[in-house]
Amino acid sequence: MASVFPLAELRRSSDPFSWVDSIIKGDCVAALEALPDKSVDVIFADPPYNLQLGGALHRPDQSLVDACDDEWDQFASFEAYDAFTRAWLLACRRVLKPTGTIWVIGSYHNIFRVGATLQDLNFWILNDIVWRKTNPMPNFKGRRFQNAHETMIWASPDPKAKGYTFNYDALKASNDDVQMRSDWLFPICSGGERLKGDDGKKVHPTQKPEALLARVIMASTKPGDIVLDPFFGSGTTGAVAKRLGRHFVGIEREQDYIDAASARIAGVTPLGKTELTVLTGKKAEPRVAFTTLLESGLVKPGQVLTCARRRHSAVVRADGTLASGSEAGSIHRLGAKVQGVDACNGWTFWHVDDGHSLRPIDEFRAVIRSGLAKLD
Amino acid sequence: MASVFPLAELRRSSDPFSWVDSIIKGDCVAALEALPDKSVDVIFADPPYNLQLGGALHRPDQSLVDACDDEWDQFASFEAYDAFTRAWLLACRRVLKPTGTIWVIGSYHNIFRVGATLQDLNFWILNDIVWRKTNPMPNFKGRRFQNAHETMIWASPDPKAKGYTFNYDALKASNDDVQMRSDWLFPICSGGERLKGDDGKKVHPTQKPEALLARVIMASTKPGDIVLDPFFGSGTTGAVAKRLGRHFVGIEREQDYIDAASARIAGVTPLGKTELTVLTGKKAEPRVAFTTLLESGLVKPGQVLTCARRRHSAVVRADGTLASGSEAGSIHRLGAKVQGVDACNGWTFWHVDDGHSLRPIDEFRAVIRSGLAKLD
DNA sequence: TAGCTGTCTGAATCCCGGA
DNA sequence: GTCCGGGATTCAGACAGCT
Repeated sequence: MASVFPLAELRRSSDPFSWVDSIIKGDCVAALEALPDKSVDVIFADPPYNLQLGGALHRPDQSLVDACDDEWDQFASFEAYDAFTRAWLLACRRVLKPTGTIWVIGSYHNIFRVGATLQDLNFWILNDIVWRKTNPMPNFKGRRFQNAHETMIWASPDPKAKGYTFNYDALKASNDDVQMRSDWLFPICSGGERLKGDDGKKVHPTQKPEALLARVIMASTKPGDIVLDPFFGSGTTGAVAKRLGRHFVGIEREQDYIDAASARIAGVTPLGKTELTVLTGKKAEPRVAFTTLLESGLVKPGQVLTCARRRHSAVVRADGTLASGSEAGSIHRLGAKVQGVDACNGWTFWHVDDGHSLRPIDEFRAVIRSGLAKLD
Repeated sequence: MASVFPLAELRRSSDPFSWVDSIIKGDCVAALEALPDKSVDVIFADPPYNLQLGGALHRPDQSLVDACDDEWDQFASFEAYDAFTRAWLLACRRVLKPTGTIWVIGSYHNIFRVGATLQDLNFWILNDIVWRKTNPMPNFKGRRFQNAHETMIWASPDPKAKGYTFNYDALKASNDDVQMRSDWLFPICSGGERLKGDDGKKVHPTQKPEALLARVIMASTKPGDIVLDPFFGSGTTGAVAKRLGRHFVGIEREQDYIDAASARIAGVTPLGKTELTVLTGKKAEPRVAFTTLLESGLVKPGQVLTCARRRHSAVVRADGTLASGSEAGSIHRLGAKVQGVDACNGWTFWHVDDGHSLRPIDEFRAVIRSGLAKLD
């Protein structure tokens, strides 16, 4: 069983990371406040969207539209929901690493309020993702369109945050080599995946499909990262995180959900290291300086490089720069200059003529890298 | 030409419906305030999105993306945007019939604020509709998911409003006899439909496709209804309304847009009664990604795939890529690599051994398409 | 003519490490 | 924190021009 931490016990713990891979029993905001600053990599939140919240309802502090003054209860509910949303999002922001990101899922009942609150709190929306359901519940009365999707918001904790994890290359490779879009298609959680009690009834009313969480986690975390779910419910986030070699921490108030989630996670076997390796692109490969090509003799001073169409040419100089007419500079700068553009990847722009064909100097870089690879 | 009303002239008019089938030139809120109470059946609004773009964005080929950086899309703050949204929505509420409905389109930049404001003003959300674009602009830097959709909110002016128009049966009949879902697939507006000036440049930066408006109007209006568009722009709403036998009224500030819209609408011939019944059906077979096979459980991480002759093999990784020795990549790339060729169709190259025979993974794709997966 | 190739473009909040 | 510079990064569709 995944370990369960009563909140009071967690507060007494001397180990600042005792909560990793466990379920904290308690109120969402109180539990978040017991965790260290900047300690989790990704948050996945599936907050309640029932507007009839348990707590006291507050009168709106600003007077609202005159046309709607008879709808007092309705407005009071929105106010209370907004206050709740603000509170848990603020608590999430503190425990999230600056390089982390947060996902929130909801429907049209609540997602607009969540999105606006995220923006008000200076989170920076990266995408809104549409989960298209293959098998949504029909609209029985024929008075609306079939509500066939839910919406997730993916955001970083600051507009300037740049270092968040996004496994772009792996997602693209797994998607027929085209980049992953913002609309995802998955079945709802049913069948064997759906947790059921001894009475045969579903344990949790809104259990999310593991496939959805798997894509979220594969997209925005690395193996070993910590994924927090402040509304843990039946523990889908924890089960998928464990299976995918990530750490998790869940917060949940209801003992029944905790019991079900704990048993569920205990039954999950993590995948092995090979299966969990994430495909990375060129950005992750080691830098190779152009001078290394000269030092290794793959390219020689005085040699002429051209672009793929032989429209532009340049001479290699001994210091690792190129010269063309009166211009000179790095392979990138000179490539940009001769084309009259701002930027250029010199590795793919410049070619050598081997007698038969033009070959990009990027191939030499690959040779260097494979040599480096053999060294370790 | 569709008639154009300077706002001052409209105010002097003795005919309370002189503005029907015309474009009112002026500020959105001021113009709305010059219209009678409860006089329009449906409102379609495409307000500024408040994009908050940073610097220039270049495509990988160094060409510059023509960003929407118009003055009308700039707001000083979220508070300013909210105040603007509140003002025009309140003005819309007054002119809308109690049996009418309002549509608002937006992206993640603004739609959450619009949705929350609609709820604050006691509008009642009926659906959020996702417009999935067949041909969205890519994410050029590989730092996010491709932003491939926009969101529309469909709402009635009061939670208790019941008499709004929803042509459920017509939509269902036009949709292969299944009820219309909340996710719609349409191409962006381009080609001959896109209005261009004498200079060949697009007249309006954000012209919407007529097919989108056609579905909106066919779903939520009856022939002869009045459709109001408070941000008329290039007049798509007016053109489609006229073609579909509905009345329109547009509000627009910029003379250039008014001129283009007016000429455009003048060229539209309304359809006859019989033609007004039919519209669009489904789109082509969806692409199935390899990651879908993993997500559905048809293929599992760690599973071994081989080519038809078992000469090559590879291991499935959790991120939806394959690995073979030190090589890894998409099913297509790795298939090409192990064979030492440029390209390979991974779907037909890679096979699984089911104990009796080797079966191409393409068969699983067919299973996904038929909807048989995930039924357990 | 049909097909092929190259070019252009679309509501976009679009890099990152080291000095 | 800023500045600098290496060098990584795109999908679908319309259209023009050519064979």
